[in-house]
Amino acid sequence: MTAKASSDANGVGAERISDAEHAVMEALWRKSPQTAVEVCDAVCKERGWSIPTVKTLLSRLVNKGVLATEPDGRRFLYTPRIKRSDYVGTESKRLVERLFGGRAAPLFAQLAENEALTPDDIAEIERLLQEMKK
Amino acid sequence: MTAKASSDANGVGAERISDAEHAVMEALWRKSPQTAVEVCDAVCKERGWSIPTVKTLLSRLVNKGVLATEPDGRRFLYTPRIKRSDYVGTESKRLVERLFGGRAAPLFAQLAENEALTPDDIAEIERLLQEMKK
DNA sequence: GCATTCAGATTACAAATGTAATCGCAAACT
DNA sequence: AGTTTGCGATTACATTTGTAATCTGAATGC
Repeated sequence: MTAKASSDANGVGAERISDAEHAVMEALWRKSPQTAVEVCDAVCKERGWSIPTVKTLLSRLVNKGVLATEPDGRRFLYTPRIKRSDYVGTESKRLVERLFGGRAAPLFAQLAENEALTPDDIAEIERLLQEMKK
Repeated sequence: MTAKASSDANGVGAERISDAEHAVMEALWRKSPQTAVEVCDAVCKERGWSIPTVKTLLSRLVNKGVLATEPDGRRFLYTPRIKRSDYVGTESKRLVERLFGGRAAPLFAQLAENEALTPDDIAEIERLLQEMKK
């Protein structure tokens, strides 16, 4: 076998995570490890899924190398192998790349123009800016 | 027929645009109208595509209602029916929604932490903030 | 010990996506 | 006018994604 899946130059987690898969990841980032059933409890209601669906998604995520499994009696416990902050960072950067030529300022401008910035956001961002200047 | 595709409550352009399709849109946002061949000239090299691929993507985009066509002799001229700024706005909001619970500040923090903010970005953002406070 | 149950594994299947090749037809050339 | 050619339209086909149903084998309950 050609030493394929589950890792790359950047370490674990280069495989793309789909939207449905992402929901599962969120549940596990919130709390882990969890069993398939627990994950379902966390997401099935909201997404209108049944357990088989969750199991499929868990398998795919394991194949993609972004979830680790640990046997616990007859079932498995699933744990993320990538940090949410890394995922979020990659996705954010990808968007900025695709839509704003890699510059973050235009994204900010866009959000501003869109009223997507609450006064709280603005205050917080100002605080972060001050923070950075030190 | 059930008065289906090509528009929704928000007006034109609710259909999701895929990655490949997005490259085509970018070319047309940069300059329009353009023929299929011109679009190909603009993107085929970089993406390693051949003309048929571009034509497929153009068709799909027309079906999705995000491109308008206008006959020009024997061929078509393609023009975006949605503004890039709208698309960008929607996509940005979607990301902020998915990854940051709708709050823009954490996105900003994320970018900051990731060194994804150049000094220019920072300066620009500060300027925008001042701007907004007036 | 044997039936039931409950896990993960395997298979399913339609829609979307990436990436074309082919078809059919009208315009252009000769 | 007949032939070529250059277009959009139609068809193709593998992969990924969404959403499951079924299978298989081990643990559990009698």
